[in-house]
Amino acid sequence: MSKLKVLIVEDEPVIAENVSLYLDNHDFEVSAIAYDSDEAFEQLKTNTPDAVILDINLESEKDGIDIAQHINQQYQLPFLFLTSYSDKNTLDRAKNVKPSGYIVKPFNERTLLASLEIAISNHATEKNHDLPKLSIEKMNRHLLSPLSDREFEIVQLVYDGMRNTQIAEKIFVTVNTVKTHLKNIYLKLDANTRLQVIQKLRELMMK
Amino acid sequence: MSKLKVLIVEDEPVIAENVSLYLDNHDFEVSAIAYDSDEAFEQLKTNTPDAVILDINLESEKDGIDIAQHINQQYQLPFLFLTSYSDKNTLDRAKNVKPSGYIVKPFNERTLLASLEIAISNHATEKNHDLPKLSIEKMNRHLLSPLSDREFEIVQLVYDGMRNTQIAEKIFVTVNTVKTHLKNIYLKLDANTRLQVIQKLRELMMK
DNA sequence: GAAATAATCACCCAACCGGGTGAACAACCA
DNA sequence: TGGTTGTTCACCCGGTTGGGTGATTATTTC
Repeated sequence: MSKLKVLIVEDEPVIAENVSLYLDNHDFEVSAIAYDSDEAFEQLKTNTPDAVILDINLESEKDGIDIAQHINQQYQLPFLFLTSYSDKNTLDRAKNVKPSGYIVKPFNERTLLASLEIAISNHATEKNHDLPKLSIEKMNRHLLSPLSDREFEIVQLVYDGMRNTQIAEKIFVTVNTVKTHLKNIYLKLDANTRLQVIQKLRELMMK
Repeated sequence: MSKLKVLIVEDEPVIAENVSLYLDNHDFEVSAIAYDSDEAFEQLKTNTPDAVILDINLESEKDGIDIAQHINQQYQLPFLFLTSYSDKNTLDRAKNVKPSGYIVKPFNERTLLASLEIAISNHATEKNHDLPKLSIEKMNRHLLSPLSDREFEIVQLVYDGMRNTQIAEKIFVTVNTVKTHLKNIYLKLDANTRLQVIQKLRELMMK
């Protein structure tokens, strides 16, 4: 199973590296980072990715929306716009190129991944491709047999990105209890942090 | 200027209250919280909102997607789905009803507001309505004349929701410096927290 | 009856975050 | 020259977060 390749088009190095880092931590491969439209076109041609993350306000000859049009015409790839809270005018142009989604800056790791996966998933459905299922409900429960029911319940919420306090509220226990369950989950899954748990789950689901 | 009314359709009280709290803190008014599809239909008819936030996995007779279809047929309102990371199957159904956006659970205040505003803005553009501009670049600089250039730069980043540490990295100073600038901005804008600053900015922009 | 498992929680700690206080230095200006 | 303004920073505090240790109680299993 090979990782999905994602092209990042972003002229702000800090953000580009940030996105890259988040993707590297999971089941994505950053095929390249393009800092302007020329690089983006080049990469699309020579190293076609599976998805593209596009800064909508690119300070180059052609901006993100121009590149998006190119993608729509030449390739059928899902793409997401990196956008800011405030640029409404640009968004007016953006909706015409039918992006698969928006990632609002600033974003966190989870938001980025979720948006990307929703985008790829939707796009694939339209194209009648099939992608590895990411639904934990679909995952064979006995793959995680060492976990108790309560632990399995919590592991799903962790996988959904919930904070310990949110989980605690949801299942009506204290945060301390959630932490203890997490501790036991870590023991059973041979992990030390929630991120490692999520990674393990994805490996299992990808079979 | 009256606030935009938002209907929340969510059967999980914790989440509903959370969304409601976030909206109350800003320029939105929660017209109602509907805990099932019947309440949602009732509210749409008797107290028509300006936008709807819909839990996609509603545990009632009709789920969020059914309600979305109803909205599309009977009203022309922007709506967003509250969705979870993992339910890919539901998302397959969701895309057919053309939601104005997705809010991935868990979400933070900023993500929620940004998504909602993008949705309303896009929807309004399509309908050729006009909405108050939210672009801070467009805002008359002299409305914030007491601010120095540096402070204005920082205020924009704060408005974009960036953390102090992120701002510090971006403008190549320490977090402490950012905090001091913020302190001075608070003095000049008669605010105590970044949220109050954002609110002031919006009031100014709404003129 | 003893041992293992499950579920609950309190407490500690290190890290981080945002806001507050105080301060240094440079530039400008009256 | 002396006051104001702008930019930079260190330090403290209170709150929250995630992970670690240890403990209690009930249920199940041998």
